[in-house]
Amino acid sequence: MIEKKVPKLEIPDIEGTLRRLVAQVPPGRVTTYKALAEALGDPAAVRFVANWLSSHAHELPVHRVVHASGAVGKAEFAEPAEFAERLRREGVRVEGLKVKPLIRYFFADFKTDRPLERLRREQGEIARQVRLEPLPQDAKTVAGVDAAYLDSEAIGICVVCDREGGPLDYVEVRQEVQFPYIPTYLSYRELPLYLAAVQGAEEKGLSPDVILVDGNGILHPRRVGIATHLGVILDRPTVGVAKRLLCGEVNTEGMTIGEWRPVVLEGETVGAAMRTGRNRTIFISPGHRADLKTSVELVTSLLKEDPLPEPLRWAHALASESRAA
DNA sequence: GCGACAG
DNA sequence: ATCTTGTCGC
Repeated sequence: MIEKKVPKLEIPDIEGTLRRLVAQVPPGRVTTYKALAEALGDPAAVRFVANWLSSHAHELPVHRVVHASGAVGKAEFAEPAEFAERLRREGVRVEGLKVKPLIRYFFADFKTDRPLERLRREQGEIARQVRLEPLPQDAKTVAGVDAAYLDSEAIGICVVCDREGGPLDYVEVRQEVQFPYIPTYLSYRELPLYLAAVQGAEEKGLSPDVILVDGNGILHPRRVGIATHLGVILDRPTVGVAKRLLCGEVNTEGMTIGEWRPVVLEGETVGAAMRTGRNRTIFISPGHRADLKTSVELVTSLLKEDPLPEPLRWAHALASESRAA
């Protein structure tokens, strides 16, 4: 029997892992937000760690997590003074709301499989498969995909538009959120939604020739933003359009509306910053089976009044509308 | 003073 | 992304 090749995406349980990591810190010892992020596999996750712990102080010994400076932390319903008191009761010396000396109580000997490390390796494999080439010039349809969130539920939208940006039809999917937002790992949060939504469009007989993604393509530290990841998995032309700069350098001083300038990362041009409104700049980058020149041309051709190209404007509007309903 | 990291 | 008062600009 022939099996249909289905895109594999194994999403690790980051919150569960973090919960188990915090539980490993013994009474009388402390760790840091950064050490926990490293135990997850990437210090870049430190903001997620701090935010998540802040809202889970009631069920975990979050008082044992302090700043790298030794300063005690805080949480949604706990002031630093309360955490300091809890630490003292466990025998930790705290002075002026700082653990002193931190090194005497510091714990980082975590048992962990560093899930983000595995994801980085996976991203490397995807990045190796990227093909940068001109977009098909005979594209008839261009889709836009975007997401919105409602508590623990995520909404994914795929709108298929004609070459002028007029919407033809769209598909909406809903899923439980499986992965938090961590910079450079956006794919693991939103790709499941987009895969389902695009597949839904496919099943309705709407097969987009190019997909615009709210996020980056190769404009990414490892050249594998969500547009690239989606494109490689589906082997379909994709272009990333972000509203803020993730990484790289570009001088946007004095740009006129419609003008674009290269975004350079480690000496390589990975995208374009384009001014699309009085005070709006978007960041365009090839996802897969696209190059910068034709990506900029395509986005330009789909720009109307909005700072975003029409398929993405529609996708965003539909996701917001569904969320509000 | 650095870094300032998509959604 | 979401929450969210007053504030800034057209």
